[in-house]
Amino acid sequence: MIKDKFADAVATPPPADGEADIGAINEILGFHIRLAHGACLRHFTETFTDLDLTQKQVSVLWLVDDHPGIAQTDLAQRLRMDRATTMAIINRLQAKHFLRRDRSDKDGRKQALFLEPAGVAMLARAKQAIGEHEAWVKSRFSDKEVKLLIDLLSRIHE
Amino acid sequence: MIKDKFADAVATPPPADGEADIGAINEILGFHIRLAHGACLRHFTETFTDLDLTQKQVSVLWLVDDHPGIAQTDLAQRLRMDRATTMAIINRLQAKHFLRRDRSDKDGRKQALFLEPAGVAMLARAKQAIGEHEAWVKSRFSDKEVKLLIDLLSRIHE
DNA sequence: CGGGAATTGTAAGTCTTGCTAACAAATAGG
DNA sequence: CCTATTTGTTAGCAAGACTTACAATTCCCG
Repeated sequence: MIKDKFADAVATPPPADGEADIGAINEILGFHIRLAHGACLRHFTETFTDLDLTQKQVSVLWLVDDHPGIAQTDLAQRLRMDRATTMAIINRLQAKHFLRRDRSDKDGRKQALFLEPAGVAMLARAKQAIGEHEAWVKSRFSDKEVKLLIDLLSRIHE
Repeated sequence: MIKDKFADAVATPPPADGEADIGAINEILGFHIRLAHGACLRHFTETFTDLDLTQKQVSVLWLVDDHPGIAQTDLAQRLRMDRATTMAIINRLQAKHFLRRDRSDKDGRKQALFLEPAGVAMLARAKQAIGEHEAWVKSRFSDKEVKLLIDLLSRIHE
């Protein structure tokens, strides 16, 4: 019942000459990106209610696991976040004892991030949940289409 | 400098056997959707700093213009929001005198939404800004690819 | 070598979005 | 007529993104 789509809410009165301006909102690429992202986020959140993790938090765990000792700034760049936002996320993960900050030896300004055992365990569960989530998203596409979609999206975020 | 991408932040130590679990994070479709959305949102926000409007606000103005007298619930369905979130957005737009609420004649529970003159004017400016924003997004694609991408994304949000 | 510039992390505060829970008013349906 | 549903509303909470400011560290040029 969340998807009756266009039950033309109202008598959709004469747009006069209307629509001539820029086209319908459904032709706006950005509009579809936002809706698709919203749908993804909703499903992700459902999938992760038990684990109590957000997309960003999982991404951070994942990257810290892939790059032990990574600095907050590097994380921020990879996930396109600013330092302040990164702080907030790291703080939450640290509060849950999923990772720790070690002052870097080589550069006293940097914090080297490492997963704690609890973080390793949680990431394992998270990757499994991501598998389910991905299956849900990909169920609409052929393997070829998935590759294509990733290629197209990559051009947007570089 | 926001896009140096993979300046391998850290010595990317041996992942042991690693990567065998579920694949690299870059192969996760949801990950690319989030990054693409983030990039879009950032550019949108820049484009709209002068107008001081968010994506959601523009979408609402647009839909109210397309469907004068639309109810908040209908708006919520079309933009996949809940009632409470819709309230907050409508409140902000009403505070700026971009639209008004009229109690519906036919159904006393519903609020019929209409653009105020200031809203019509703002929407006109917004559509122009969206044109620029869309041009930025679409500059990476051929017309054919844009159509394809919209089709693929539509399958996700239905 | 010294000192200003840049980098990195941190803290505090704001705004938007998204959610839940609870409640009131209106309508729908038996 | 009475109950269930729909719709709007309010209040409160959390996450994310952003700004500004500040301290510590490192870089680099003169």
